[in-house]
Amino acid sequence: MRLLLIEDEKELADALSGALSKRGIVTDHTTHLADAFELTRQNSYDAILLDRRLPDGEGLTFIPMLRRTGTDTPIIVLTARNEPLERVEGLDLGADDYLGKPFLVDELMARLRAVLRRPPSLTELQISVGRMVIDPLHLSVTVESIPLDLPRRELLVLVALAKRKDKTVLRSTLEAAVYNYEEEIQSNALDAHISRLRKRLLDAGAGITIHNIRGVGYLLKEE
Amino acid sequence: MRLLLIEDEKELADALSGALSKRGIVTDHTTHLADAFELTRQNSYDAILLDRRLPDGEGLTFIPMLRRTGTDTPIIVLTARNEPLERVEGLDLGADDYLGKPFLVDELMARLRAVLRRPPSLTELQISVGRMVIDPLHLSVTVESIPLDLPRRELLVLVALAKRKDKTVLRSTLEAAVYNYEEEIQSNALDAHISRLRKRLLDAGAGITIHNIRGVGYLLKEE
DNA sequence: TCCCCCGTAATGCTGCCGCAATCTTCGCGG
DNA sequence: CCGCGAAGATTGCGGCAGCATTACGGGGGA
Repeated sequence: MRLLLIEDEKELADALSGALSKRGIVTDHTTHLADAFELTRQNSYDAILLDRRLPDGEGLTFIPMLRRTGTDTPIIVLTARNEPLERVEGLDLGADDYLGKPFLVDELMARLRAVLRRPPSLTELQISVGRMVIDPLHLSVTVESIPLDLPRRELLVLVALAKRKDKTVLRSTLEAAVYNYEEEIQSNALDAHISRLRKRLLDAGAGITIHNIRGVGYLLKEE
Repeated sequence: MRLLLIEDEKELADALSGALSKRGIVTDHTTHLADAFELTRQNSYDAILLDRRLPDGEGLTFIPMLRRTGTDTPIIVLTARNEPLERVEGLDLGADDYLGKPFLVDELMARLRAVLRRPPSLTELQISVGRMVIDPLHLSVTVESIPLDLPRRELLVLVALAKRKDKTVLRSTLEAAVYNYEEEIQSNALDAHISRLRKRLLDAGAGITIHNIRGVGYLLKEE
């Protein structure tokens, strides 16, 4: 899952990015609305976290701006104050939810799940492949009801493949699912993850194989 | 899919061509508007990537020039600066989208998909033939929901034929779909691809046949 | 401090793909 | 109806790009 965080308090932003990263969420961060707009044009996010007070204006103005482009990416508004009036304001403008600072990361996670669960969401709640069940929102994986814990990056690769099971996933798509654009990789890190993931899946008897399509990408299917 | 890239920075152009090639996109490249115009007369492109600053003039002038000939090929403008004003400028002249440099190739891919998705587009999102379903944008092929992985060049041939199923596709069109004009071929490489593709389709029970029209080209139809 | 994740790079291997040789099919003219 | 030439079909081969695997070491968390 990939989020855009629009927030000018650097400390909060860093802490949040770190916490989300541990939960398997890739976060792009910006402090200005102008950049944010550009980023939404360039990437496809699962959700947007939007602060209200920003250096170049009131965050809420961003919402109609974005909606006008036809994007319906869920937006969760972050605000220091927590009054009902402000909440209505945001929601009227097309925000999907609202979170008062300070907040627990787990509360944010819960709201994220709630927001992503709404149709039309491409995010399925459960994906069944082979003997595995994958929950892309909670990032949990079980083999015949026995939980399997995978390293974070391998997990992200697996989820990205599972979401499009039986279909080719371009190499570049996988890279985007695992890294944000500050983390450059210049080696075969992705290949290595795939290799290690394969091994783990085999050991766990997951009933899944990952195939390579030479020059195109990878594909996950039941064996 | 075939693109025309009009861009004078050689490094960027080469890198981009390479990256697109890995995503199954054939790119023709030129640095001058004059050549570009000629190329659009000779070839049919799915989209055009247009830089603004070019040795022989402002790139935007190309847009009305092209539109006047009745071509509605989508144009994506590449620009170093990223200001709203410039965006409007381009869009008013008939560009379909714009992209600020530097950009990620995946941003470009997303925009391409968006632009090609707009009606009236010849590029269908899903093509059904025989027992196959082909997704030309994600480059995935399934036979009765079972994924079929094809080598890149065979895949490109198949997509080109499927896009015009039941109609003859000129040999030269197929060559253009698989090779850019820097990759010369002097043998019957295309014939070889067709042959191997046929074999694979047969083995997979795709319910498709590829016929030859002697001296003209090939034709794909359900059996 | 220990452990494990994860990026890096070296190594070996797979199979794509261009090429060309050989065989087959097609269409035309006599 | 037959023969001939051109176009296409098929297949083996070799080079090489892309991928798989694994060992190593830095670094961060418990």
